[in-house]
Amino acid sequence: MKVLDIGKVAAQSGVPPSTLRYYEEQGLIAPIGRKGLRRQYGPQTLLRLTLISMGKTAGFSLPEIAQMLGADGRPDLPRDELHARADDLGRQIRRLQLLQDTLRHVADCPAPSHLDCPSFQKLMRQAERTSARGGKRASR
Amino acid sequence: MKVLDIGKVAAQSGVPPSTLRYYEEQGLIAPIGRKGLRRQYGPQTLLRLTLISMGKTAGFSLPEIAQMLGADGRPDLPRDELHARADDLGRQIRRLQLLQDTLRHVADCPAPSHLDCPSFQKLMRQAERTSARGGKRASR
DNA sequence: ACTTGACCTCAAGTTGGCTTGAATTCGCAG
DNA sequence: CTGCGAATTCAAGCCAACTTGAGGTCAAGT
Repeated sequence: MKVLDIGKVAAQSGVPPSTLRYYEEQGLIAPIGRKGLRRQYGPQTLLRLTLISMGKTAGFSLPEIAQMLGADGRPDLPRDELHARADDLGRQIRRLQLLQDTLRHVADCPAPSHLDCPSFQKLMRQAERTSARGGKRASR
Repeated sequence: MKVLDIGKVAAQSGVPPSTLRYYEEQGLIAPIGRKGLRRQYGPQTLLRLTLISMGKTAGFSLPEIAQMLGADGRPDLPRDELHARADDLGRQIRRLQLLQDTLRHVADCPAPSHLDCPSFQKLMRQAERTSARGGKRASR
């Protein structure tokens, strides 16, 4: 069985040992065991760290990520909840694309004020109807 | 000239007055003037707040957003820097799409362990080569 | 002319996500 | 078996992004 000590995991994932210990405290990862006091990790941990990193990019909190991943490796959330989060993600992606377009626009558009530029205005009209992700989803 | 007081801006943008004052302190927004002590905002402020919100969604810090928006309303960054940020955004969007696919996959896939599922594995292989956004861009 | 309620300032507090430091403890190469 | 470097725990510290609270000001409606 292939095992990694914390230093190896840190090296391969780019996540410092202090953070790995912190993640453990928060229930995001767990070593497969210990040798003496030293944590021994399985290779799945690297995968989990990739997922955690993606979750952070998406702006999820560590507790949210924890339940999406589940203690075991399987999510701790009902299917429809997962789909709801995927839908949120879709909205967020659209916002980012809009921002990307806007950034490129202002980089290139020669108009003296963007407020006058029709294509800028169009971007902003679209943006106005993408509300930010409001943290709270329907409770039930 | 159409002016809004802080309460109006808060109501229309969803951003609380305390945060608007904080943003002002950070140089992100500015009132067009004051009536007595009270801040008076122009309608462009709402637009700026939309952009700030999008920037936050993208994970930019407030200082970063401040320079992208500029004091005046025009960015405080050279064109290539803006394009570089847009490129980063593109990478981030790909990560989010991958996460979205993964979320939907785990919601739907009946495989006992995703580690065995070929399509899950494929997602993870892709994920592994999208490194997280590392804050630091090439300095020059 | 009052009262009311929305605004003001400034300092201090809060939360999330880590990092740092001091004081040990261990596994393993020599 | 000794010594070194990598790990360990635990408490405290740090930064960003806000929020809260106390105490004060002011414009406007009745």
